Amino acid sequence: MTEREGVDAVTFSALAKRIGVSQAAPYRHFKDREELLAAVATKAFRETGDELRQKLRRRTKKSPLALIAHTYLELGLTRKALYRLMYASHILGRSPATSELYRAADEGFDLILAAIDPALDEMVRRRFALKFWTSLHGIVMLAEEGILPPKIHKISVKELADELVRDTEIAIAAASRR
Amino acid sequence: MTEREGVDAVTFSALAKRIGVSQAAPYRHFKDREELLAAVATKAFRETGDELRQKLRRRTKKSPLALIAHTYLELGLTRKALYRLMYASHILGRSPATSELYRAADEGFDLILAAIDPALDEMVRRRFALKFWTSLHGIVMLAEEGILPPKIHKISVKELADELVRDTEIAIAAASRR
DNA sequence: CTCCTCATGTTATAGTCTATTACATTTCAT
DNA sequence: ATGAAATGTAATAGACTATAACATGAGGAG
Repeated sequence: MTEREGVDAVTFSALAKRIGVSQAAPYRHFKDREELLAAVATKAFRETGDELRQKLRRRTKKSPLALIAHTYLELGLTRKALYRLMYASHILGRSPATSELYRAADEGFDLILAAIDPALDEMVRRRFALKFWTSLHGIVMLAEEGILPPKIHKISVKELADELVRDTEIAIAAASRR
Repeated sequence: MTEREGVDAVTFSALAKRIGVSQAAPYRHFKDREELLAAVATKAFRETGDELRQKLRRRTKKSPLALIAHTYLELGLTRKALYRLMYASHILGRSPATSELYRAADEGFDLILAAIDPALDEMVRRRFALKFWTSLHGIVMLAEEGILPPKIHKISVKELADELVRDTEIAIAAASRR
């Protein structure tokens, strides 16, 4: 009956036990479960952002968009429940606690935006960033869920993500040339 | 303390109350909560598929891909929790109950596949379908979550979906011409 | 027709979790 | 040093999952 997994495993009881305090103690720090989840998600966004910024600074041969795509994909595949929680604001209502979350997510978006030719019109850039983000998210989600295993078959998720990166970069280059 | 919402509202208690039986009765029909959720999701996939097939048969001026995109978008925006559940197999382990779900989801994929020029190589078609599906899913998810409200701003979700449809159709046409 | 079995339903109950309340203790600024 | 704010504890109510023990009705086999 016990042994919850995924997001369900994030409970006040579990947290309290881990910290070594009573079950009610965490309520001093988080109003309710929603706030607890929001905090976890926010932290994850922040940490992913930090990781990404670090990677981006030490310029590898990978393009920024590729770096971003691979990082999110890695996160989504290795820490499924966490990734899902990050984008699961449906669980969370609009509360002051979640505005932090939105801000953290925003920073993730900004990283994508920064990877797009700044010479382009701002609206165009945002559109590119948004398209990239939603597509990447879609890929990660479906990859994680493993829906359609037989059909995907030879099309690996990584390949799909790389294709997204390439297509996006080509489109951006084309727009820049104009 | 009560008043759950979204997926959390799908409980044996609630179901039992609605049907007018005792709380334990539904356990005769569903092994556990996982199986109950899988059944709900499966039903949703089937019904969406039916709805879509019907719409597709009575050929409107909308293209098949546009029809599909709009239908999923509509579903995602009006029945958020349900849409999410459909793609939430992370909650669900691999059980015999979920194989039904995968089959139902597969049928959804097939509808997209059917909307792509059958003259093309099968692998190419699948890739187009997969890209379309993941992107659409990403759009719906992020739309639903309302993440990035200030940044999206003038870019409406519908517009984003329409752009996806257009881009996909152009790419397919280009591939067909070759 | 009778009897057995299966499907289905009921009550009762254990265990887990959320959330609140009343009460204690620690910390720290004035 | 002391009083308020922060933090922790035990106790408890209420909701939910899941199982067990028990009841009953319907239909098929003989």
